[in-house]
Amino acid sequence: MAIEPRVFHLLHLGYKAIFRAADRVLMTRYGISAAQNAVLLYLLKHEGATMGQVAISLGLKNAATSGLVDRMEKNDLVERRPSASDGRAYELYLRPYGRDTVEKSKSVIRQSNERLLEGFTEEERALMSRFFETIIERAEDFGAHDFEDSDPDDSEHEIMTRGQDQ
Amino acid sequence: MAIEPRVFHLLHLGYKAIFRAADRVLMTRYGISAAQNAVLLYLLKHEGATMGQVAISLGLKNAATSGLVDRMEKNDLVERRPSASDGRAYELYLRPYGRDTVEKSKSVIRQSNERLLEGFTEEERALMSRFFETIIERAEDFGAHDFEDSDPDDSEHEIMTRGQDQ
DNA sequence: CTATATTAGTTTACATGCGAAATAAATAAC
DNA sequence: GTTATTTATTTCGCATGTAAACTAATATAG
Repeated sequence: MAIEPRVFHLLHLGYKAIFRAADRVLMTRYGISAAQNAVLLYLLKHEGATMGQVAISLGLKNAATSGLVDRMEKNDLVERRPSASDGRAYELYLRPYGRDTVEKSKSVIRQSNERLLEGFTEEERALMSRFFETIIERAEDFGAHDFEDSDPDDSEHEIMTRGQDQ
Repeated sequence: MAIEPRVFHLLHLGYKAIFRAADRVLMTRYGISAAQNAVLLYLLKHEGATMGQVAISLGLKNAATSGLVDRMEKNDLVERRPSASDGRAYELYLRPYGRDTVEKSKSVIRQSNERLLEGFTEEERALMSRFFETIIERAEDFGAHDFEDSDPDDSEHEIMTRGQDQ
């Protein structure tokens, strides 16, 4: 039972644990989700960005961004304005309430991150960054290409998705 | 601009990239999602597990597992059987089609994992495991407790959720 | 300049996941 | 032995994400 399978199972559990916790904290304290907070944070630095730019920076499809921004507009967090230079595009701006909210959430986010990473050295954090960058890059060529269709010699390989021992 | 914020942003992007890719591959080749594949893999080793056990091992809430298993029953992948020992519980069993499917998917999953982790040493993989185990544990006590409500000295702290520069 | 292709965004249908509330069986209290 | 509590699961309403089909505006070809 090598270590690899475990890594992806743990990536899955870790991701879910963290973002679920972030959702809980942000929702109880500020009434926004982690996804919405991400949009607000991005706009704080890139106000006037288009839907597409937001989608790319958050790793979303345009379709997902549409709905997300719909809900945020409904809550008076942001607003769409038609782009002057491109008749198809919309630019996004923070509404006062959105700006207030994200300003307040920032310190909680920062403290959470510090706590989560406490005890890991700079080198270790850098390795994790490299790991994520690598798998992001490699995941992209996982179209439907090239896989040997079946290997006789397996048995101990759950992996990637989830489904491990308790 | 320290490294920490980046780590969580990359965790988010990395997670999404990988599981999105896994979904694509599994769906095109075997007609199942990554979540469904995870249930199948778990049952391969723990046939007869209850809904609750599956939920725990996959890091899901029971509610999520209910729907997931509903859809899998509809596709003849698994079946619920009332537990003999506990009138509230259901045990889950693979249907022949589910067993076939997961047997076939295993080799693709294994190859994908090998490719994604290629070039990382055993020590590095072990650090990753430790990293995930640590943040999973810490994320759990993120109820709504204790946060200093605002820190004057911030500015460069997006983090955790998403929302970074392009 | 028109015809075609590409690009930005939305809509629809659906899968996945959460939280909260409901149900029902098992356990604990007394 | 009845009452109270805990436990296993489902149902509901909602947020989020995907893929596919669509609209409208821009860009490219000829």
